[in-house]
Amino acid sequence: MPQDVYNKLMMLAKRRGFIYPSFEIYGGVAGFYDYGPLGSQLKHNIETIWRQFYLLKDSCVEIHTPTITLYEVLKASGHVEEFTDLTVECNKCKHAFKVEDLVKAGVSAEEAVQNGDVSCPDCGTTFTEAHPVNLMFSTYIGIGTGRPAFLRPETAQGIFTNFHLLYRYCREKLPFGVIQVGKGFRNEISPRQGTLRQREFAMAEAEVFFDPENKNHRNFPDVKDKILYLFDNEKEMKLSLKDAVDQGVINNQALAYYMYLTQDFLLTVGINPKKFRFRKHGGDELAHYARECWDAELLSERFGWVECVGIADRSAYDLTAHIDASHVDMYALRKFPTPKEITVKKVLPNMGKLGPLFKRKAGAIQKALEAMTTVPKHPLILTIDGQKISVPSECYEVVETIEKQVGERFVPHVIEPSYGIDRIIYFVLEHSFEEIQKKDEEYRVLHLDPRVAPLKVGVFPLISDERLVEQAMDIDRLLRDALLTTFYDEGGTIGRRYARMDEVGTPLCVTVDHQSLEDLTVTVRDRDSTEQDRVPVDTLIAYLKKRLG
RNA sequence: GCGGAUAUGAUCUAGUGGUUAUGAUAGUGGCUUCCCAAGCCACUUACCCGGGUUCAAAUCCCGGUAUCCGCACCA
Repeated sequence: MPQDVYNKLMMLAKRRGFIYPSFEIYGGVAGFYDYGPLGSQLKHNIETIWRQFYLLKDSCVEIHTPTITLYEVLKASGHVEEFTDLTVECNKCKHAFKVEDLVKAGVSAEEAVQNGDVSCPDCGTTFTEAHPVNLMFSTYIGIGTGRPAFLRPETAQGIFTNFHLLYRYCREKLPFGVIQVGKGFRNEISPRQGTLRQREFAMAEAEVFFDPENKNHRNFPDVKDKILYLFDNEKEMKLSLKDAVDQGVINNQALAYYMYLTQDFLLTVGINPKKFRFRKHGGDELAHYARECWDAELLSERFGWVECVGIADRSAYDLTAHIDASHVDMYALRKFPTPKEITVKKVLPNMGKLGPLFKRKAGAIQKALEAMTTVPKHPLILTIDGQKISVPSECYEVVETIEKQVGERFVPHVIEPSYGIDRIIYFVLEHSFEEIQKKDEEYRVLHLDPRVAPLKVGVFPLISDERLVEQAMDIDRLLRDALLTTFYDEGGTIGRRYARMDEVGTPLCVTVDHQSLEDLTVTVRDRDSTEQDRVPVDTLIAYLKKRLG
């Protein structure tokens, strides 16, 4: 089989300590990968830049919530329902199927099984028992009568369940954004595509809360003329943010702004602009919670266009769901320019009369009366528990009060940029990978941006002469004290050591040679051009930091 | 999950029932004192797992696992 970029890259990644298949000594498990020493640093650098974008360029705040998530949270959010498939298992041949796949379109899966209409396509045995299978990892908190829980399929719910606290933290002003960087878990039926579909994966999400009547963004004017790379499933187009919003291609400023932030981020960490686009979701592929969604897609030589970031308008879906389920006040307040005074008529129940008259039903009647928004007619007939009850007028009185309203309550809308970090890491590697022929040999270079490169500077003595070694080690120490991640290497020929650094994407190499002993200068070699500068040691740190950006 | 293919050191690979399991690359130590994977010497590392057939299995058969290619799934 000819080796494609994916194969070559994954071999390099394993050999050089970026990515390893997990549990390999026990045969490995699909959908799990370890990050080695260099992969961990690369991931760390990418996440650090991501935080700079969301905490500094934008003004989000960061939180951390548990990966183990209570059943009730995901029940309320719709994940328990939407994530479940009814499945059957054949007792005879042990094959498992989704019932949906075995019945005709439009037929209820549950009914079909109950009626004995579903049989095994492999051996013909009729299925009598179906059980729901959820694509989330489930567990219990505590033992015995522990509370059911799942490993979270997204970090977002941890933000939604804290909304009321965060709203207060942000001084009860919209919009505000909250980020979380962490792990998510999905028990994929059959993960393929290597590291692109993992069962445990790193994600970085932002939930930005807006007043639904104003989805403008404060930074929008600064970037309105920047160009977005868009694809509407038919043609690719380049539009400025302003034009995209004005023409209705993108629904609102907030979506457009976070799309630009995403584009800027991806290009900063080293994604090839020619292998990047935004694609709008069609109505049939929208998630259960989403209203409009744009994916940032990256082009892989093997896998084609792959979704790496989703930017969704989740509207009020999640907060509404949690308000309904938990009854916690997660409303925001839209203040009026000046408070309004409204005369309202209220029905005040007279419990002294109601109690003796209706006994047990008095409580329900009290609630019904208090909930009334119009002045009751005589005689007042209420329907309590399906029973019509006539309430005499002495049981309540109608009072007129003046209520002061400072604003109106509403459920905020949320714009969610959600990043698959592992996918981005893969693409940063694939897009920076280059293989060239050098003297009949394949020579591999990772053109990583200096900001994401796990190692910044290689430090070598030209030869293993004691005096050169000593000076090289001193320089290595000097650079580390200046917070530069270095790699000291004195093994093998100088060419081999340069090659090793090129293969892991180290942007610069410092070499100590005989001249260095005389005039305290070193050579600095550039990864991409292989050109060398001779630099005095006393200005080396400033020189390197400038070159590294 | 279905169908097909594949599985030998870190990587690529030879090996068609009996080998001390082939070679190369990489790695490590040394020599060389050298600016782009040079050379020389030495060394480390492998038959995916479990059953079966056979006097004898890396090799044949069955099952599992993983990977790859289609299909399905991918909130």
